[in-house]
Amino acid sequence: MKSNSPYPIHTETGRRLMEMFELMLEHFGPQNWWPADGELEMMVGAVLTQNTNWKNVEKALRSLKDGGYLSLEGLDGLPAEELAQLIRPAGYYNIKAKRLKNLLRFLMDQYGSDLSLFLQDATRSLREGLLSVKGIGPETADSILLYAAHRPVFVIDAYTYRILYRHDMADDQAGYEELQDLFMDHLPEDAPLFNEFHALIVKTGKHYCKKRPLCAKCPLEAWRME
DNA sequence: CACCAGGCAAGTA
DNA sequence: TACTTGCATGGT
Repeated sequence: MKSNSPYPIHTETGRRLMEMFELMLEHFGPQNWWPADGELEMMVGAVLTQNTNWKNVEKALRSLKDGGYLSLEGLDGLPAEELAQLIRPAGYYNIKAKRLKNLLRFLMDQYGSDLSLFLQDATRSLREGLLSVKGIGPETADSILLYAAHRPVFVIDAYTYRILYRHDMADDQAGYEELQDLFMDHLPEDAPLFNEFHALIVKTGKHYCKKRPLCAKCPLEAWRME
C-alpha cells in the first residue's frame, strides 16, 4: 500500500475518512500492527488486551512465552487456575483464563491442532464461529479476522467511537455494526488499509480527551493548523 | 487520591 | 430492549 497512490474513493464520507487516514499516517507513520510473534500469540493478545493497557498484556505474554506455554498444546495442557496466575498482570485474570480456554476449545474442536486450517478457512463463517465463543465479542473477533487471518474486516473500538463522534461523523448512540459499515461501505475492502487505519486510530485516539468537545488540542484539528 | 486502559457477559427492570 | 455491574492489574 502506498500513501501517495490513493484508492479510488466514490463518496464524500470515503474522502473524509481517507483524509483522516492520510493525516494520521503522515504524523505517526506506519504502526506495523499486530505486534505479535505469530498468529496464536496475536489471538491470545487480543483476548488479554480487552479493556486493558497493552503494556500489561506484554508482561502476561512474556510469562506465557518464558514458560513455553504459547502453543495450542501448551495452553491446552495448562489448568485454568495456573493460566490465570501466569496472565495476572493483564488484569481480569480469572475471566480471561476461561476466555482463552474457551477459544482454545473452539479452535481444537473445530480445526484440530492445525491453526492454519482455521486461518485459511474460506468455506464457513469465521466471524460467527468466533462470536459463538464466550468471551469473544465483535471487536476481539474482528481483530482476529483482520490481524491473524488477514481478512478485510474493519475493527471498531472505543477510540473509533470517540474520534468519529468528536468530528461529527457519528452520533453518540451509534452501535458497533453501524460504525463498521461506515468504514466498509465507503472504503475499498483492503486488509492492509484496514490494518493500518485501525492501528492509527488507536494511536491517535489516545490524545483525545474522553469527555470534552472538539478543541484545538485534538490531533486532527491541531495538525490542520500546522 | 481519581482515573484510565486496544471489552464482554450476566444481571436487572 | 436498554441500562447497569463485575471483572483486576499497573501506570499517570
